[in-house]
Amino acid sequence: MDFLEGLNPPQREAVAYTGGPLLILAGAGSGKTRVITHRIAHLVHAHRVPPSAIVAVTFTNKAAQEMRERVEGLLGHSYALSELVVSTFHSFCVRLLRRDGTRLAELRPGFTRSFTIYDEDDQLALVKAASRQLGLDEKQFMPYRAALARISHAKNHKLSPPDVYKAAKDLKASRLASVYEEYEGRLRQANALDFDDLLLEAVRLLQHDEDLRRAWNQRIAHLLIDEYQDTNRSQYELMRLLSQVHQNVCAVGDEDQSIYSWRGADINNILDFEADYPNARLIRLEQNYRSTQNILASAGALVAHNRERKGKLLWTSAQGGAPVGFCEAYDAEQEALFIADTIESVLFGNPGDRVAVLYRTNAQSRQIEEALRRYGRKYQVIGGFSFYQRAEIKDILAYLRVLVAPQDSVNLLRIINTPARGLGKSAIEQIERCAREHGLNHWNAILRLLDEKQLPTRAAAALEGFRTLIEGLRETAAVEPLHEVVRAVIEQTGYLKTLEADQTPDAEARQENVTELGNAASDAAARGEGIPEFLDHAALVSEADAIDDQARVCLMTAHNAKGLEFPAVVICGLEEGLFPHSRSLESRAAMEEERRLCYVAMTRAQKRLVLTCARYRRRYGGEHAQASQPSRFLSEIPLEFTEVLGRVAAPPPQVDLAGDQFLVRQAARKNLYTGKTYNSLENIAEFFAARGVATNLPATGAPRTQPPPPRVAPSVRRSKFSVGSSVEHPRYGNGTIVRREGEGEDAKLTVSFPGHGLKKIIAKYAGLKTAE
DNA sequence: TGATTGTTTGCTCCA
DNA sequence: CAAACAATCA
Repeated sequence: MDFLEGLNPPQREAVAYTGGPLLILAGAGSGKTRVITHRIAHLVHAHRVPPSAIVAVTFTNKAAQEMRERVEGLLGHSYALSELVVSTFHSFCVRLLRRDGTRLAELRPGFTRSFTIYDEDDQLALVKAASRQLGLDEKQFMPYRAALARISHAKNHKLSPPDVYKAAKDLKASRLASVYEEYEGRLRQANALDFDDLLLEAVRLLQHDEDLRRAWNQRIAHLLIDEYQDTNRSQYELMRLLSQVHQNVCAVGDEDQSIYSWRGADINNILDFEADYPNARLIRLEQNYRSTQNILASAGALVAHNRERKGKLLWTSAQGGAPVGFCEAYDAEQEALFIADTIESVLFGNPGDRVAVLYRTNAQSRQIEEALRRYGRKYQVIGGFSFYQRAEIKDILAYLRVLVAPQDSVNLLRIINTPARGLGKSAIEQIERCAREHGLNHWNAILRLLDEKQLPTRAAAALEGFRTLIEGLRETAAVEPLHEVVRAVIEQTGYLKTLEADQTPDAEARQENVTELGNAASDAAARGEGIPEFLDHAALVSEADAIDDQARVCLMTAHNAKGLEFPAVVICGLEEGLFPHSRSLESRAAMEEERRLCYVAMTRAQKRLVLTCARYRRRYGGEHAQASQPSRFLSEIPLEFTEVLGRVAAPPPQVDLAGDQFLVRQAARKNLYTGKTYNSLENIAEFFAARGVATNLPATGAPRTQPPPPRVAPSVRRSKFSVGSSVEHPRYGNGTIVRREGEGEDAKLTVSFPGHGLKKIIAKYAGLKTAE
């Protein structure tokens, strides 16, 4: 086996180099994953490095799993690859803290290895509670979200609450310091770590526990870090702490794809790598194997407008390709219809291809989903409301957390009256007060209140019932497997009963979600997981982990598209204030990051790239749409690489689709659609005809010259050349009509001929016949 | 208490 | 537009 074969010269050098620190500047589509996997395989096979001595860090769990599989595919089963560590930074840190974190208690009083992980919702609840305790509400203080962002920022810059207090210039900042202090105190009392802590405390543990540090440094002969441009301060320190002995760090990244500075990522980590490791070797991968020349040149021209970069020139041996398409639609709805249309054309021509629709904000997905539903086109939405963020899922998980860790106050307060059991505001206030006065966590405060018997009888009975419930479940949890515990929680708490009794429209969907969680628990139990593992998994899954490789159409944010590739990509909402986002207009650094994000999005495309924007867009679903300007990024792409697919000046006819939109929304919420589906093109025609709109919506978004169709539905005219029917062409053979403009013999038809692509045809001139 | 209704406010991006 | 909050009534 030779893992250097089939690589280009710089790739080969990157795989083979073993002379110390190595920085691989890997442009988009330059075979980065291939290099990393081959490098691991080469180290194991040619250099006899034991798999247990290699640690590779990636950005998502899915990427980690794929990388492991590819290495296994290269090496087969003759090596102990299960000892190879491939994971995300966060997973790595959680495992470190759970296994070897005991001594962190010396730095963080009350810490135990069975700590809880708080996600953003939990953090927000904590900020809220802390603010309220200090008598600060959102209006006189600042929005809780903003406060949380500033606390997180302080933490990541290693500023303690007193530091923040000292640096405070105004009342707001000093108030923030006290909220921060209270927030940290509550975290410790609950033995909880937030996402920042997972990394920060792993760093502190390694700094503090010399034996542990030494053990890891002896073990790790090679450390590989993917997406290095998006590492933050803590991740950088982890890298340094873990590579002290062997110094074999291989960092792979691309400064043009740094898009997570708002999460603390420091682009200087990659820009300064050579300063950090003076003996570092630098290898550039500049040959792109993914995209056509037009796509690559467009993206390259765009990102060339940035100043903060090392600068590189990607090239490809592929020539030309389709020009980058562009469409300016009238409004977001027309934009969505154009996108749906584009997707149909792509998939008619190449049914096996996959298409991604990328947008800047999750809120943009809704209208695109509606358009795709109208076309009966199945799609997968990545991100937005994830499964594990849903209230009912978080409720059940909160029960599990409390069973494992009674001191977890945020989750305890979440479930104490969910479902309602007579413990209202006043009862909870009493518990809060008792906890604060006696320095107890909330669970112990409950026990104390029950002992003292000073509660009103009704509250006392309710609270007693809650205690019995939790203690009973805790006994179940001690002996039963995971899925049985989940089942017990759902039933004994009355959660399922409450949902069944609920008459609101989404109660059914929530029931299904709860059932689904039960299934997930069964799967996890089958893998041998207990409650703690299940909870960690739930806390650490990422949106990108859910991507289905089989899905033909994927909708996601540009951020989520990082590391992926698709034959065809549509980037939408390219308007000033949306992409680039309004919050980035002020600062040059932020604007450059927006541009990098757009660059990332564009370079996902292999063969076809289409960019769209809307002339008018409404915000907050308000009555009036606001005019918007095309994104500056569009003007930064040279015209020679592009073609205009459509431009719209006039408003389209109004269609009342409220009823269907409701169904679609419900479907979107559940991510599945159980109502009537419009799967065939025939049905689409009926669907629109019934509403008085022609099926031939201007795919190009061209201005409508005919008067708008009447509101009252005309009887459906069955022309022999209707959309969806099969036709026979003298030269191209059999095809399917995708679109029809006009009536009868004069109709202008767009027909998809397998092997020949889409053709625009006038029936009577082309000698078109109906097939069959 | 808790369910129902009314009102307000916010939409980055994510592990 | 829709979640989250406040206010009101049963």
